[in-house]
Parts: sequence; C-alpha cells; structure tokens
Amino acid sequence: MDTATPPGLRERKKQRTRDALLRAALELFTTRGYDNTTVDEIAEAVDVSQRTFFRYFAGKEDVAFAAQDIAHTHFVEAVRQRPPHEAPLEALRNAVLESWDTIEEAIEQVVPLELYLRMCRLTESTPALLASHLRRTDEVFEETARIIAEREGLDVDTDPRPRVAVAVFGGVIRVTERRWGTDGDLSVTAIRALTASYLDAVGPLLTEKWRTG
Amino acid sequence: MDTATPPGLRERKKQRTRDALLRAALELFTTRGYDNTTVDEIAEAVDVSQRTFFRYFAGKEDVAFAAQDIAHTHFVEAVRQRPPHEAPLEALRNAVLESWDTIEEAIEQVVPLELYLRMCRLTESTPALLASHLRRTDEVFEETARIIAEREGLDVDTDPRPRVAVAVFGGVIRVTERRWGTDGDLSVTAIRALTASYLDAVGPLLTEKWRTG
DNA sequence: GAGGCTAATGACAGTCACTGACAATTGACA
DNA sequence: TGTCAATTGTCAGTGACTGTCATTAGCCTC
Repeated sequence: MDTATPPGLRERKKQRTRDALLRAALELFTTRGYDNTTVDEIAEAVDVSQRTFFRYFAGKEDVAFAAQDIAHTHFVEAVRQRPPHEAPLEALRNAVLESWDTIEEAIEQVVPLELYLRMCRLTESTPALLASHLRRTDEVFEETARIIAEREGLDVDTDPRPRVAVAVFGGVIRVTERRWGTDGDLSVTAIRALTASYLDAVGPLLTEKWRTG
Repeated sequence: MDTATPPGLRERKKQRTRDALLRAALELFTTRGYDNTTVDEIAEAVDVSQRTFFRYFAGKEDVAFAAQDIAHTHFVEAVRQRPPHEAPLEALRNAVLESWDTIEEAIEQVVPLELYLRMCRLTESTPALLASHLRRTDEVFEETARIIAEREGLDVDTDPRPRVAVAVFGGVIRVTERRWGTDGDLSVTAIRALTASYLDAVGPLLTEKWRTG
C-alpha cells in the first residue's frame, strides 16, 4: 500500500507542522487546562495561522485525542491477532494487557509518554473531553464486537452475545480508567495491574455472595 | 421541603416558558436535526430572546436531555427503593425494568412520550448528542455504584465490586440502547423486553461455549 | 534552471454557541 | 399606589469553526 517513494521536503514539512501542533496543544492543555486554551494560542505557539490548525485537525477535540487514537488502534489490532482458540473474554483480556506494551513505544513516536499520560488524566476531569472519549471508545467497542463475532462465526446483528460480551468488557475498562485517572500512580505498569485485577473481578461477581453477614 | 404556597403568576409564567422552549427545541431537533437547529430558531419559535433561552437551559445540549434527565432520576430512585435482600445485579435489573413503567407517566407531564422517544433515536445518530449522553449515563452509574455499595455495606473506593457490577450492568444497557435506537420498534414495551433479554445473556456469557462446532 | 502545475498557507469575512453588563419591564407585596 | 426584586431584552464580545480567494512554495518537466 505504501508508496516506496521517500517523502519529499513538502511531506516532511507537513509532518513537522502536525507534530508541533499536537505537542503544543497537549502541552498547553495539560498545563493551563483544556477550556482555558484557545486554538489561536496553539496556532500561535507553532507560528501558523488558526486556519492552518484546522487543516491538520478537525477540531480542538481532535488534537486532544490524537495520541489516544493510536492506543485504540493498537488495541483493535491486538484483538484481531488473538489466536482463535481463546474464548472471547479471554481474547479481550489478553488483547488489552498485551497492547499496553506495544502502545508505549508507538505513542513515544509522536509525543512523550508522560505527556500522553497527563492528557489521560485531564480527559477524566474535563467534561467535554470525557464525553468525547466515551463516544470514541464506544466506537472502538463496536468495531471490537464485529471482530469477536467474526472470530466466533456469528452474525453481530442477530446474536446478542458478541456485543454484550464486549460491553461487559468495556464497562470494566471504564472503571479501570476512572480509577487510574483519579489515583496517584500514573504509570503504564499501574494500569496494567489495575486492568488485570478488575477483569478478574467480573466472574465472581455473578455468583459469589458479597455480604459476609 | 416544598413551600405550601401556591405558585403565583410569575412562577406559572416561568414554567410555561420553560415548557414551551423544551417542546419547541425537541420538535425542531427531531424534525430538522440537532446540528441544523440554531438556538435562535428555538427562541424565536417561543418568541423570547436568545438570552432568555440561556437563562432556562445551560446550553443547547442541556435542553436536548431535559426529558432524559427525568428518566435517569427515576432509575436512580428505583435502585434506592429496591429491597435489601436482592443481590446487586438482581436489584439493578429490577430497577430498570420497573422504572420503565413509572417513566412513561413522568415524561408525559413535560413532553409527549412520542417526542421523547424520537429524541432518543436522534441521540443515537448525532455524535455530539451521543457523546454527551454517554457522559451523563456515566454519572448516573457512578451514583448507582455508590448506592449499591451502601446497600451492601461496602466502601465504594476500596472494594472494586460495586463499580464493576454497575459497569457490567451499564455496558449491557448501552447495547440495549443502541439496538433499540437502531431497530424499527420504537416503543417502551420493546425496550423493556430487549433490556430483560440482554441482561439474561450476561450470566451464560462467562461460562457457556459459543461455538457449536 | 526557467516556467508551469498543484498543494499548502494566510488573510478575511461570516456563522453559531455562549457570556457579561446594563437598562427596561413587570409581578409581588406592603 | 408605590416600592422592591425578579425577569427579560439588547448589545457587545469571545471562541470554535467554515468558505473563499489570493499568495506562496515545493515539485516536475522540458
């Protein structure tokens, strides 16, 4: 698919502008806050016009999730790569845990990992960003459900199980995110451990009794 | 809490203005689409200034969810009223199914039920509204988790189970919504049945094998 | 390596959601 | 009836976007 032609000056320049805008935006968002940062300020920080910003990113929200999109892509890809013998929830579990490893490197190629992590935390505390984030993950889970359905040889629109399984999984991921975004330990190691322990809590939930009394 | 004093002319007028704005907004949203409706048009339809609109509703999104908020409130209340002997997921299940009954009447007091249902469908197909909706339900589920934790005598910040249980439940609700908002049958009866059947699918999901081969 | 083609940019004007400030109006109540 | 306070309209301003058009700057050919 990729054209073997090495990128010319034009392409390299575009890439640099995009990177600079992205980094400047995240830096400004995470220091001053999302709502307190204007698109003009981002553009000015990179010394381009506001109009140019909107040629690279569809909107202010878009640039905020540019790094997160990479993470989402990695997760979806990890789900696709899971061996067919794994049960659906097992495959999903392994996919998240595994993708957390490959994600670090991929993110670093665009923005410093620490900046991405700070952005995650900001997302949790900024209503507009949280809303957008939830919609984006909703889309990711829809795609995930289709993959799971295909794996199992089911029709996603007829059999409720693929979507329900992914929804259950997604619900747990959401709890993990919230906790991670609120807690002190903002590291990839921490979220890996948190994800694993929360996912393990699902099974017992449906059968065990909670109250000791 | 309520002042026994009957509402004067002033209060009645305010209520009428609010109702008119709400109804006009939903009517315009569901006919022309959310993005194709301006706040000015809503205000004009009720013959008040744009500024007045913003004195009744915090924003364009707010008015879109005014009816939905009633539904959310009813659900949370239903959870609170569940008898303590029910298991958490059992209580949640009964709460949704029960609240669907009381909701109809409550909604009708503000807007025609049919208008509310059309608005639900629009929410599913309008990105900005879907994002906002997901964030609002996220809040509802956070509150729900606290209620469940209290019921079970647990600390919501220490024990992961309340939040995980509600997240699992919430995930299934989301799938139900999506399906209902996409399908043909836009009735309360339909969503009740759908909710019940999808919730029943959770248990088997974790243990049963999907593939017959 | 000059010139034409096309993509990238900047400048500008306009729309729409929303907010603060101030003046005019209008119920409420003595 | 007159005063007080709440409601409203008007107006000006900000910030996120979008369309348009002229200018600039890589790229490619002859």
